[in-house]
Amino acid sequence: MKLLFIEDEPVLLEEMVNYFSSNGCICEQAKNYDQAMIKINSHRYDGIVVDITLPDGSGMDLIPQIRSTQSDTGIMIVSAKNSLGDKIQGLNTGADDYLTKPFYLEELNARINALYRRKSLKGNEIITFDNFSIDTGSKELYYNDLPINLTKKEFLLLIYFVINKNRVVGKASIAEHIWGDNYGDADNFDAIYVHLMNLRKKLIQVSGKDYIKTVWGMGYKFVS
Amino acid sequence: MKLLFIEDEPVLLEEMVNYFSSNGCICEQAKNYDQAMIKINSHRYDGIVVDITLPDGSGMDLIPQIRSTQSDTGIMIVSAKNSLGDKIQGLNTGADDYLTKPFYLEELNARINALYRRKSLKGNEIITFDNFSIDTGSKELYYNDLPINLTKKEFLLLIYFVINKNRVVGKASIAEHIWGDNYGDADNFDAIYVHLMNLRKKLIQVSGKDYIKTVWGMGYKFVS
DNA sequence: TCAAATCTTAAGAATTTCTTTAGAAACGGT
DNA sequence: ACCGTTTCTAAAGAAATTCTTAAGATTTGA
Repeated sequence: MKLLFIEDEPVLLEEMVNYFSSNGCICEQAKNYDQAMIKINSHRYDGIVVDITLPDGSGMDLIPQIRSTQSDTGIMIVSAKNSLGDKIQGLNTGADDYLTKPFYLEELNARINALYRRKSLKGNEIITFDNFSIDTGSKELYYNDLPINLTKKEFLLLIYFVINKNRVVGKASIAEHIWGDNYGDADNFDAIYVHLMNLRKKLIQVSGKDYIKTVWGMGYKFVS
Repeated sequence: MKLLFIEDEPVLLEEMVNYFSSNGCICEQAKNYDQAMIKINSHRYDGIVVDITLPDGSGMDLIPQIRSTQSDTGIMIVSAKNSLGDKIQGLNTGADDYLTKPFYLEELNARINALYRRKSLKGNEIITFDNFSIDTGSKELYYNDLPINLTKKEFLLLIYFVINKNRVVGKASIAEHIWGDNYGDADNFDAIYVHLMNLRKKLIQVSGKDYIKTVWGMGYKFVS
C-alpha cells in the first residue's frame, strides 16, 4: 500500500512514516502545502493522511484537489482541532475519515486499512487466499485455476468474509451487507444460515478445509 | 461491549438495538431525554449513541452530562443533516463523532468500534497481559500463541476485567455490563459465579496463576 | 466459637444458537 | 410460458452455551 503523509510537525511525521514503513507500506511525505501539491499532482496513492494546519496553507484546501484527480484514494484528515464543526467541514470537502490529535498510530493504521478495504472493493481486483483466487471483476472463484460455481449471494458472502479476514462478523452485519437496508425481520437469519452453509460446503468440498469458523453467539470468522 | 441508544424514532431504535445485539453487544435504550438522563446517571457504557432531536429536550444537552461522569465512554451523535447546521459548528460539545441520518448500520458499527478501540483499548485491538493476548477483532484469547477457547460470556467478562485491571469490580457492575438491564433477578448472582469460576479455571489451567482475586463482600479484582 | 453470609464447585436441566434438510417461491434466460 | 437455477422458508435435530440447583467450603462478625 502506497501512502502519502502531509504533516508539518517533524516528530509526528517521522513517527508515522517509520510506523507504516515497518508495516510494509510505501511511504512518501510532504512537509507543507506546496510540497503536498506537487506530490498530489504527480503521484497516485492508496491513502493520504492530511494535517489541516500547515505553515503555508490549509490542508482542507488540498482535499478537493486530491478528490478531483484520485477518486478512489482514501483521504484521512488529522487535526488538532476537535470541535465537531471542523470535522463536518472536512468530511464535506471530500475526506473519508478524520482523527483528532493526539492519536494512537494503531488507530490510524486501523482506519487507513478500513478505508483501503472499502475503496479497493470497487475496482476489478483479484484477491487470493491459499489456493483460491477471487476475480472481483468477473465475479468468479477459482481453486488452482479450477472454476468454482458460486451463486450471487454466496459470492457476496465470500467477498465480505475475505475483506474481514480473521475478524468476527456478526450476523446482522452480514445481513446488512448482503441484503442492504431493508432486511426487515431482524430475528430471521434463516436465509443467512443457508447461504453460509452452502458456501462453507463448497469451499470444503474443493479444499478439504473449513475456512468459516463459527463463533458462538457472535457470528462467523473467515480464517486463512 | 455495552451500548446505550438514545433515539425517539422507534423503528430506527429497534433496528439499531437488533443489529448490535445480533453482533454480540449488550444494548440498552432510551426513548427520550428523561429516560436517557436516568440511564446515564445510573449506568456506565462503552458507547452511547445520541440522537439530537428528542421530544422532551435536545440530545446535545446530554453530552456534557455524560462526559462529566463517563470519560472513557465513546459518544456518537446521530442526527438529521439539517438539524446539525451552524449551531453546532465550533461548539465543542464533548462528543467524539457524529453521523448524519440516514446511515448504514455498518458505518455506525465501524465508528463505534473505532471509538471503543481508542477510548477503552487505548488504540490497540490486541490487549496483552503477561503471556496472554486478547484479540478483540477475532474475539480470541491466546496464551503464548496457544488459543484458549472461551465462551461469549467468559470473553465479555475477561475484557471487562482487563479494562478494569487492579480495580475491584462488584458483582452488580459485572452483571450490568454483561447482561444489561434485562437481567431479571437482581440478587441472583449464581450465573455470574459460574461464568466467573469457569473463566478463572481456564486461566489457571494454562498459566498456573489465578488472575481473579476474590474481594470478600465487595467483588473481584483482576491482577496482573 | 458458632451462626450467618458469602463464595466455590459440580452436575444436569433449560435455553439458545447453529446445522442440516427438504420443499416452496421467486427469478432469469430462452 | 417453460425450465433450470437461485433464494427463501420452515422445521427438526444437534451442539454449545447458559442457567439453576444444591451441597460443601471459606470468611466474617457477633
